[in-house]
Formats: sequence, C-alpha cells, structure tokens
Amino acid sequence: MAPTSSQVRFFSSINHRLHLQKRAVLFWGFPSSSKDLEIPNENIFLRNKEGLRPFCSADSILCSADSIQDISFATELIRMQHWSKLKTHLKTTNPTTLLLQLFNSDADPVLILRYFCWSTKELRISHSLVLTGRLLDALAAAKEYPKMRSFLHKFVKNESFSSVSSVFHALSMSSDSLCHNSIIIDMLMLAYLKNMKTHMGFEAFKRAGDYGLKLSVLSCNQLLSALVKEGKVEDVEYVYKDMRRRRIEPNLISFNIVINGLCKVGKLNKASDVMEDMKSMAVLPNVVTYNTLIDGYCKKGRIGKMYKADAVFREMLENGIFPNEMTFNILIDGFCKDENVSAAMKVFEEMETRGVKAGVITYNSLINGLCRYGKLDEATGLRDEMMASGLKPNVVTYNALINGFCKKKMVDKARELFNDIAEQGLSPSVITYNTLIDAYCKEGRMEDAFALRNSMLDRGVLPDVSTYNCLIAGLCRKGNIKGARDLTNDLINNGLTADLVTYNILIGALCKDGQSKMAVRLLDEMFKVGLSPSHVTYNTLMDGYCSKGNLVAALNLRKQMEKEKKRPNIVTYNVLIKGFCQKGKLKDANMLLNEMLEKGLIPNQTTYLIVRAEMMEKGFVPDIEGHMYNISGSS
DNA sequence: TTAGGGTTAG
Repeated sequence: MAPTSSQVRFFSSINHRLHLQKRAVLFWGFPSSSKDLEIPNENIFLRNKEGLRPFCSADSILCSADSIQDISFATELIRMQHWSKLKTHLKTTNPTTLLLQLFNSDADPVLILRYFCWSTKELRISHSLVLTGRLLDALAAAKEYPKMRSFLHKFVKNESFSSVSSVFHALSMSSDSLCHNSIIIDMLMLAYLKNMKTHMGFEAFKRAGDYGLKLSVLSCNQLLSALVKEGKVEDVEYVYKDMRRRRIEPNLISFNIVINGLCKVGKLNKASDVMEDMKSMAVLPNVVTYNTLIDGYCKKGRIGKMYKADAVFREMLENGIFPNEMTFNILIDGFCKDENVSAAMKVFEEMETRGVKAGVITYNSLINGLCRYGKLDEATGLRDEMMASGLKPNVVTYNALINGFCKKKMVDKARELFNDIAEQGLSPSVITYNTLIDAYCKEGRMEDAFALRNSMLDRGVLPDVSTYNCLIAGLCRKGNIKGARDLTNDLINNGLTADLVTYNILIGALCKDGQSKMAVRLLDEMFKVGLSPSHVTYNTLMDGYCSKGNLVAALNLRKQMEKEKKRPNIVTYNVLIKGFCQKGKLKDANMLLNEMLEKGLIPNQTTYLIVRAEMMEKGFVPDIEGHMYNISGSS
C-alpha cells in the first residue's frame, strides 16, 4: 500500500522528525526498561531514488500469499481471542509488524484495538505514539466513540511521560483527517480532565487551536469547570476569549461557569460584563446565572454589597426568572454574614410569600446567623420550627448550634448537643469535632481536647489540618511552644500539610514569646513551601516587632507587605498606631490615623480604644475631630 | 457540563 498524499507530505521531513521522535521518547505504553524506549523501526519510511516508500509496504507484506494467509490466521485468532495460539504465532512474527499488517489489511478497528491492548499488556510492548494515533484514527473512522473514550481514559491514566505536544505531533503524523483528529483531541482533553490533569487538558485546548482542530462546547465547558475548581481564573478568561475567537459558541452553561469563576475571585464587574455578553449573543441568563451573580456579590462584594445583591435579585424578577430555594438561601446567608439577621428574616418571609418552601439549608443559614450573634434561644426555636415543618436537622444544623454554644462559653451544653447527634442517627463530622476541640482548647481544657481527638480516631473520623491547628493554638496559648512544634511535626508525619493558619499560629506564638527573628524565619519558610502570607501573617509579625519597640522593622514589614500586593487593612493600622503610641510617638500615630482615614478605612472599636487609652489619656488631642464619629464606630 | 449552609489564625 502506497503512502497517502498526506503521508508523502509529512514524510518529506521524516528524517528530521524521527530524530526528534527518538529524542523525545514518544510512546503510549509502559516501557519496562531503557531498551524498550528505542523507536521500533517498523514505522520508518526509507528514502530511495524514487522518493519515499514505506519500509513495511504492501509490496513487502501483503503481496506475498504467505503474508495474506498469516494475517488472516492472526485476525481469526484475535477475533476468537485465542491468545496463547497467537503468542505461539508471534514467535516467528514481530508483534509490531503484525500490528502494521493489521492496519494495512484494513482489519476491523475493534480487532486491532483488541490486539493493541493485549500486546501492550501481555507482551509488554510499548507501541509508538504514531501507531496509537493510527489506531485512534481507524476507530474514529468507524465511529467507535465509546471504545475511543475508554482507550484514551486508560492511556491518560497510565501515561506518565508523554507530553501533550508529542501526542499532537504524533497524531498529525498518523492521520490527515481534521475531523477525526478533532474528535480524538476532544476526547483526549476530556480524558485529561477526568484524570485530574487539568493543566494537560488546558494545553490540549491551546494546541488544538494551533493545529486548527475544532473542539466541542461540551468539552470546553468541562475544561472551564475544572479550571474554576482549581482557582485558575486567568486561564478561564483565556479559554472563554479563545472559544469565541475560534468560533466555539459558548452555551448557557459555558457562561454560567465563567461567571462563577469570576465571582469566586471577586471580579464582579467582569462577571456582570459576561452576563451582558451572553444577552448580546441571545443566550438568556437563567436562574443559575442570577444565583451565581447574587452569591458573588454576597461573598465578594465590598461596600453596599447586599444592596447590589438585592438589585440583581430584583432584576431577575423583572426579567421573569423565578427564584428558587437556592436564590433565597444565598440571600439569607448573605444578609446573615453581613450582620443583618433581621434582613435575612425578611427574605425568609418573602420566600414563603412567593411560595418557595424553605429547606434544611435555609434553616441552617438562619440558625448559623442567629448563633453567630449569640441569639441561641431564637436559633434553637428555629431548629424546633424546622422539625415541626417536617424537616430533619442534619450535621450542619448541629454544627452551627454547637458553635453557637461554644462561642458563648457554654461548652458542656455544646457537648450535650454533640451527644444528641448519634442519638439522631447522624454522625459527627470532622467540623463537629474541630468546633468542640477548639472550644476545649480556648477554655484551657487541653486534656478534654486531646481526648476528643483520640475518640475521633476511634470512630474513624480523620483529623484534618484544622483539628491540628486548634490543638496547636491551644498549646501556644498555654505557652507550650515546644509542644506546638511537636504537634506540627505530628501533623506532617500523618501525611497532612501545615497551612496558612498553622504558620500564623506559630508565628503569633513566637512573636508573643519575643522571638520575632524566629517568626520571620517561618515567614521565609512559607514562601519556600509555596504559601502566600496573608494580612494576618504580616499584622502578627508587625505586632511582634511593635511590642519589642522595633518600629523600623515593623514599617519594613509593611513595605514588604505592600510589595506583595497586600494593602494594609484596619488591623495593620491598629497595630502600627498602638506601636507608635506605646513609644510615645503620638504625632506619628496621629499621622497614621489620618492616613488610614484618607484610604477610606473606617476605624473600628479597637482603633477607638487605642486612641482613647494611649493618646487622649496622655493629653494628646488626635487631629481627627471630623472623624471621631467614625472612630467611635457604634456611636 | 453550571449556582447555596457548618470549624481553626491577627
């Protein structure tokens, strides 16, 4: 069989490509030794005087009567799955040559696939990427899509060394059908995504564009969704723009995913823009779109966020989209977290007016809101109301209540609720344990805390990094820094990773102990392990330096913080103002106070207390007359 | 293939 025109086109640069291929080790299977990594020569086309000619061509294989008999015999063995007989047959025939013969004889692609997989597994043969591409092309031509999917899934799962670029390269060598290659790459991208190899899926998306292959919206949506879950919103924006450039029309789901991604990182204006985009493309926002945007404003909005969330809700109603339970849950939770439980209760009433039934999550949000502000009787009452309406509290309901009692320092009452959980046929979650463990630690009852940690192990609930953080913080409060360090090592030995909170706790403890230098070492360590220090980290360290009177070091940290694109917040100013006041530098403190106000930061109760205690009592009148109203905050 | 609730650090 002569090479096709595309093969000729391709193989005009075969020598160069083969050289590259050998260097890049392009295989789909499992090499068992370095020897297996050598390129098999069955695929090599040799240059002769006439031009290009396959080494294993029709002349050399299929024109001999023996070969035809051989291939029919082998095909039959594969069809019957007589593998031991085929193994005997292969003592005289190279397995890869047989594969080529199967391709050239136009055998049923499903049979070729069967042989391909068997020879990979049983004979430990690593078929080249090009041959694998050829198999996929044959399967695509036969529209054997489920088989392709399952093959690609296994390939991606087992393949640990083939780069995305090598796969594309090989595919361009093995098939000249844009249509088949598009289908193959579309499925390959999905396989990467399903195997949690999002970065490879993203690369496949980009390369598909370079190669002019068309991807489906469905697969692009999966990519967008995976990127959102990994928090890679810049990549989400790239894919979204590129989809439009490549004329892959985004559908409602694509828009919803993109809006969600943007909302999750607080890019609310961009999210609104995307909503306008979709309208201009005649894709009308649905209840999910509105819920996503409302939730974005609730969770990531700044000043007046609930006003904006409510405005989006009203717009939704005007556009004739009916809110569902989730819409109300989002608003209720938003108002509760905005310290406005009464507004949340109004939404709860509106929900009923509009005929939307409250669910467990609705009650949980309200109960949690009430608990956060110490309204335990109302919270418990709502739990009873919930049960009366036929809804069964779940572990989240209990966690909210337990947390409420713990915050009110009623730990024994919280423990009673904890015991109720099992009676109700529910199981405490790791969060239930963490909440109680933290409460014990805060009361200094370390023995009870550790006993609870042990009992969770007995019940098969694995402690997570938060469990350790609560205990580490407990030990630090007792001044037991060594114990805290040991427990941190224990955390690591148990296969967990210290997180931002762990570092903040340890840094705080070291600062409190006067060991600011050691604390800064931990800050450096954070960068090394790829953790980004937060406001809490910097503020804690600055507080440590200020307590030691080292204002220069504290101000340097503020500079470093700003370099890291962290704008000083209210706590930063409170820490610095307190530091300057304690050093008697009241004018500097006052300058900081004004700077804070100029930046639009509204001083809180702590600021007020510092100013009153440190400045006014020393006879210094802060230059903030017009702002005193703000400073007293609640006045 | 898209949207909601509970824990830890200043």
